[in-house]
Amino acid sequence: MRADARKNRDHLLAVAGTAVSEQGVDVSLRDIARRADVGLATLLRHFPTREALLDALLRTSFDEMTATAGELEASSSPEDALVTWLRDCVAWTTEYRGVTVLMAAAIEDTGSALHASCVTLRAAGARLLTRAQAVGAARADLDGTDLFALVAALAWLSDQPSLAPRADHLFDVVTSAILTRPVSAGTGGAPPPGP
Amino acid sequence: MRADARKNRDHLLAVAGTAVSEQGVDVSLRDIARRADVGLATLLRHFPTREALLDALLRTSFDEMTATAGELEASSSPEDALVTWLRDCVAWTTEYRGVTVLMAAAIEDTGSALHASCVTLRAAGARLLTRAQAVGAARADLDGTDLFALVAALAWLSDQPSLAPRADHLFDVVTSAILTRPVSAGTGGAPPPGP
DNA sequence: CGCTTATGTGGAGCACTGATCCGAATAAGT
DNA sequence: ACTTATTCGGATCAGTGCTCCACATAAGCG
Repeated sequence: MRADARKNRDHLLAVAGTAVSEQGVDVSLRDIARRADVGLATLLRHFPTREALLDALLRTSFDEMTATAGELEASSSPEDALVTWLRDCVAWTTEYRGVTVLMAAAIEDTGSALHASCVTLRAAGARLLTRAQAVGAARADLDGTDLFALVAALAWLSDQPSLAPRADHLFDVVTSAILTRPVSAGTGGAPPPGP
Repeated sequence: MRADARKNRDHLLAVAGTAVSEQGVDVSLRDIARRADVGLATLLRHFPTREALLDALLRTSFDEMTATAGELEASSSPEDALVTWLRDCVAWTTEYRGVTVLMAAAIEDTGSALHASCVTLRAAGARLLTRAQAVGAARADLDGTDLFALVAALAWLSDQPSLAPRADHLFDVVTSAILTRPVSAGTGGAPPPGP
């Protein structure tokens, strides 16, 4: 790749990052190009579609979430690992408004640029879920898709300005449905008092 | 209102109804006008914005949901009334793809045409919730907004083609989090076997 | 260093969107 | 039958994502 092309690509990606976190994934591509002092056609050459741009933008974060799942699997109890990871996933999506809809669409559209990342993410969650189910900490009638759907739904909730204020609370509510034992809210250290 | 205007209005509403249930709330207004053999300007006179059109289209359904809540309050146990109504709400939204996003936006936008209907709907749900809480059948730490948010999230799930297959199951999962006692799935008649 | 060529660029244009204007058509009232 | 107030809809505008192609330019070579 030519040096000027590389520079433009990197610059566009940086500008797109701030634009998306400011205005959400539906931000005008023309605006991004304008803010990067570049023609619209140039943006669309490097990223032929909005999805391709978002893929380049989100891939790193996707990989981080997957990696985090692996670390939690090694370092925490099955229950804590699952809950912590779910919370991280929901928190992450709030950085890019509207990304949940894209993810939900991409996970079954094998042609989508985001498809592979979504599938990997779902698999990472499924592993944490299975581990929790093995020790009886999570409902047995859930699978990876269910978990993916619940995270997406909670993330969507956080995306809606009118519902976001209750999102944290509703996260706890939904989590209590996933887990088979009552979860200690917050830092999760204190053992429950005896009966 | 002049007779021809009334006729056009009714016809447009009917065409819009089928168009929206076929293609979702983002259907092109031009398409609706075309299918109604009417100029785009005519559609936009009767319904100056897409929201106004959807308001006219959905108001009846909104009122029905509110009325249903009242009937259930009189005829069923607090627990059954709540669950049945929630199920009805989610089922209803599937008829109009994308309506949940509009509702979530309208409930805090007092200027929106749909605002009043959304608030009424939330209040109806809140009454059913309070009644269930009074007999200890529902979690005490939920309010009307929480219920509205959970219904919206479940409806949103049903809207996503990739997640819809699990929507019914996830409805049960979320419901189990709202209720304090295990709910008997399905028709809800059989008592649980003794330990 | 100068030239050639392969590559990258971006303005002009396409089809589409929701929305607005205003001259023409038409129903209602006398 | 005529007047008038209302309604209609084609033309138009600014916006969108996207494509084409003449032009500028960086890279490679004599």
